[in-house]
Amino acid sequence: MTNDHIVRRKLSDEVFDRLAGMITSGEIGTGETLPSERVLMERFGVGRPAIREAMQALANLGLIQISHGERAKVREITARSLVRQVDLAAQLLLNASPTNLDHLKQARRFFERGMVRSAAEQATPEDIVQLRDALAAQRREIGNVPAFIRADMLFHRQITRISGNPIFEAVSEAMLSWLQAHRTDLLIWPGNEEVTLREHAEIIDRIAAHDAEGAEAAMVRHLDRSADLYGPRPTAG
Amino acid sequence: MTNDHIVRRKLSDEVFDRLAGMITSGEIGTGETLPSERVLMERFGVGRPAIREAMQALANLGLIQISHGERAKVREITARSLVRQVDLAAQLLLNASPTNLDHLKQARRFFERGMVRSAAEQATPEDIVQLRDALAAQRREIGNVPAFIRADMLFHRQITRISGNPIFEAVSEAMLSWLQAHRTDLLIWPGNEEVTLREHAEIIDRIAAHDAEGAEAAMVRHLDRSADLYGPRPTAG
DNA sequence: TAGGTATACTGATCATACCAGTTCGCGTCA
DNA sequence: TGACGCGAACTGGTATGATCAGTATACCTA
Repeated sequence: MTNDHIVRRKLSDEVFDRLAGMITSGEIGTGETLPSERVLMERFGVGRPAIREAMQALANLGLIQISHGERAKVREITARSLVRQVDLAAQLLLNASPTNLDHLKQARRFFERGMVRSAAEQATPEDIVQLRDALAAQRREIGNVPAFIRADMLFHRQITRISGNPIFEAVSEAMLSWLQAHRTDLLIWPGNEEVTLREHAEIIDRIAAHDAEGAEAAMVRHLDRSADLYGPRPTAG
Repeated sequence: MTNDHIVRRKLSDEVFDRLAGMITSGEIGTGETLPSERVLMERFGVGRPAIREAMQALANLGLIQISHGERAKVREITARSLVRQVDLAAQLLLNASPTNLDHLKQARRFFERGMVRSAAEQATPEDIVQLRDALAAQRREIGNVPAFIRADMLFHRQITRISGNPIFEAVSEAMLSWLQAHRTDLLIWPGNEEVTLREHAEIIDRIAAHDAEGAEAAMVRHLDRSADLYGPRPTAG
C-alpha cells in the first residue's frame, strides 16, 4: 500500500510556486518578462529541467507565454484564458461518450434560459441597439455558412454580455465552440437561415419589452428547434 | 512583426498528440499504463525531454497520473477533473481583482437560482428524502464549523445532483470551494447555523411542493442573507 | 542616417549520467 | 515447504553539458 497522503513534491513544484508567487505578488507585472532559464537555475540553485518543467506548467496554465528565442512574458489571467486552458480536455471528454455531449447540451439550455431572462430584466436601450446590429450583421452573412455560424455565436454572446459579467461571456463562448466542434445544435444549413433570424428577432423583441418569461420561452423554442432537427431526443430538465 | 500564424510546433507537441491519440482512441484504456519514457523515446525517435514534456502536459490536463517509480497510468476524464485542472488558475484570477470575485458571486447566484428551479420541477420523492437526510446530517455538525460548512456545500451539491448532470455537480462544487477559499458567502459563524438550517429546510419544502418560483425565491433570500452580512454590496442582476 | 550583418542572447533538443522510488523474483532461513 | 527479506532491474526525477535554432541588438558599412 502506498502512502497517498505523503506525496513527495517534485523540485519543479517548488520552482513553480516561487515563480507563480513572483507573478501573483506583482513583482513581475503583466507584459513583463521573466528572467531567462539559465539565470533562474542559478538563482534558485536547481538544474535546468526543474526550471523548464515549472515554466511549461505555467505556460499550460496560461500564466506566461513562452516563445523560442524570447524571454517568457507574463500574460493576464482572464475567465476566457481559463476556459481556453480546459478546451482540449473538454473536447476529449465530449468525445469519450455521447452522454457527456447530452449533458453539455442540457447545460447550455440551462445557461441560455437564465441568461436571456437576466438580459430581459436589465437590458438598456443601447444593449437593444447592439443586439439588433448583431442580428443585421448576421443577416448579411446569409450564403456564407461559416460566417453565418460565427455571427450566430456572436449573437448569443451578445446576450450574455448584457450581464456585464465576463465569466458568462467566456462560458457562452466555450460552450458554443465545443458544441460546434461536434456539429450539433447551433448548426445551420442553407435554407434555415431565415428561421434562425426570425427567432433571434423575436428574442430581441422580448428582451426589449423586458418580458423575461417571453424571452425565455422564445429562447427555449429556438434551442429546441435546432435540437429536434437531429432527431427527437428526450432531454431532461 | 512576427508571424503569429506560422507557429513552429514544438517536438513535444507532436509527441503529445500521438500520446493523446493513443489514449482517446482507446488503444490504452482507462487504468492501463503507458510505456516507459525510455521505450517511448525509442519508439518515437525523439529524446527524453520531448517525451517528458508531453507527459507532463498530459498529467497537467489530468489525463494521466505520473508517480515516481511507477509507469504513468491513464485516468478517466470527468467534468470534475476538468474543473480541478483550472482550480489554481481560478484562485489566481480571483485574487487578481475583487471585481472578479463579485463576478463569481453573481455567477453562483445565477447558477443556484436556475438549479433550484430545475430541481423543483423534476425532483422525485427519493430526491426529497436525500435532501432531508443531507439537512439532518448538517444539523448534526452544529458546533463543528469546518464540518458544518462541508455539510452546507454538500447540501447545495445535492440540489444540483437532482439534475442528473455531472457538469452541474462539478460546477457547483468548484464555485463553492473557490468562494470558500475567499471566506465569502456561504461562510457560517457560530450562532447562525439555525438560520441556515431553517432556510435550507424551506428550500427543501418548496422543492418537494414542486413550487419552482417559491424555491427560487427562497434560495435567493438564502444567498442574499449571507452576502449582506459582508456589507451591503449592490450586485447587479 | 539607413540598412544590413554579426554576435550575443534566448529557448529547444539531445545525450549521458546518476539519484530515488517501486516492483518482483530469487535465495535464504525457519 | 513456505514465508520473509534483500537486491537487481525496472520506473520516473534531476543535473550537466553540448548543440541547434530562433530573436534582438549593437555595431559597422554604405
